[in-house]
Amino acid sequence: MSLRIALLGLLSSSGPASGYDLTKKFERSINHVWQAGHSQIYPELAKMVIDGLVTVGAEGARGRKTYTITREGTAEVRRWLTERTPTEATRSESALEAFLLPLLDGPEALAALARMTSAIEAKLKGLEELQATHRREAATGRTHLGHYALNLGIMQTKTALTWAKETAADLEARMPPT
Amino acid sequence: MSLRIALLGLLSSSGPASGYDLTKKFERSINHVWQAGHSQIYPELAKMVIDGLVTVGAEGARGRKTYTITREGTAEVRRWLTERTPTEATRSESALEAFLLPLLDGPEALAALARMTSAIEAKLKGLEELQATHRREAATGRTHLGHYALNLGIMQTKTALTWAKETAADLEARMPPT
DNA sequence: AGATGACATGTATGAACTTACATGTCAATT
DNA sequence: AATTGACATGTAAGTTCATACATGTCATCT
Repeated sequence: MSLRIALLGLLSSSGPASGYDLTKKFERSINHVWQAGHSQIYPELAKMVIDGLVTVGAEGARGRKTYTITREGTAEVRRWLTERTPTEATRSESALEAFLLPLLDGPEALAALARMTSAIEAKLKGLEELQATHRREAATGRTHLGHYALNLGIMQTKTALTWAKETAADLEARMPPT
Repeated sequence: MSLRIALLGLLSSSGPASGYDLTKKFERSINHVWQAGHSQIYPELAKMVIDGLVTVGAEGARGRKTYTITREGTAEVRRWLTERTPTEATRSESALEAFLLPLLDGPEALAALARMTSAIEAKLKGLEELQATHRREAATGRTHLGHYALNLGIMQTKTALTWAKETAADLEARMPPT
């Protein structure tokens, strides 16, 4: 369901596109929030045609197929956004790692935290680059989906960094003095 | 893989338990970070027996089966925690909603944000109650997994709340004055 | 004695997801 | 002329996950 909504959102905001285009757009925009590869996207588009949410144009060069959102499709995203009861369920491998951290003893836990910190920093860097791109494109007049989600992502990632720092300090405080 | 690690973590920190016990423990502890119901847990335990990560004792009353972690199993969680390259991939429906928010016009977006805010507040309340329980149990001497993950969860949830507030303010500022 | 509800374990079905396999076009470089 | 790499679409196999179905035990309350 979510994949379908994400695709409709992209088609709605940036107009007709091929499965290939959408796969790329996914990577460059929604990716930090939802992941999907072409092997998931192509079949989903086919189903969406059957369900009348998008239409597919004639094959272009290299077998390219262009999908256009229908009125039905537009209604579907709007319905999802306005009528769905939001759920706050999260599933995060790094949070699981945080959960299990007490299984390790002090030095090991610190090492694990250090590795987590690197990963978080890498993510933050990626998000900030994405944001820079967004701003550049916003200056040229194009509207953008994902502006708010980027803010959220950056805020969340910074929070994770703060947590890692505080947790490391806590672990050090509990370790026997050398 | 993650489910398996989570189960091993629980077995490692609180000793032998049945599938039923583990299902309950999941609900009350790991749940805010990783979700699994009994229909996923029972088959996974069976596979873990085959793989030598846990052993199963004789059936007790009401067909109860008690699982105990093996040396292999302990090694497996530790390996996961210390050797895995942490990935920061997240998949969140509410972040997707944030992503698509610009598809709605001002008033609708504000309404959607209000609904999101309620959901976030509910989650925060749940986490804080969990934390209170944890503290009570910590006072009675039992050690706990998940202390750090709870901190992280609470911090993340508060950040989400801040984001919602800021985003609402931003939307209001962009709306034509009434 | 019967009902209720917590205890306890499973299976089945279908959707969603990941990873790998498979095929072919077109443009630019070597 | 051959190779490389981006463009472009698909399928297959296996795993994970959610929801529902299915069964039976034991203690307590009425």
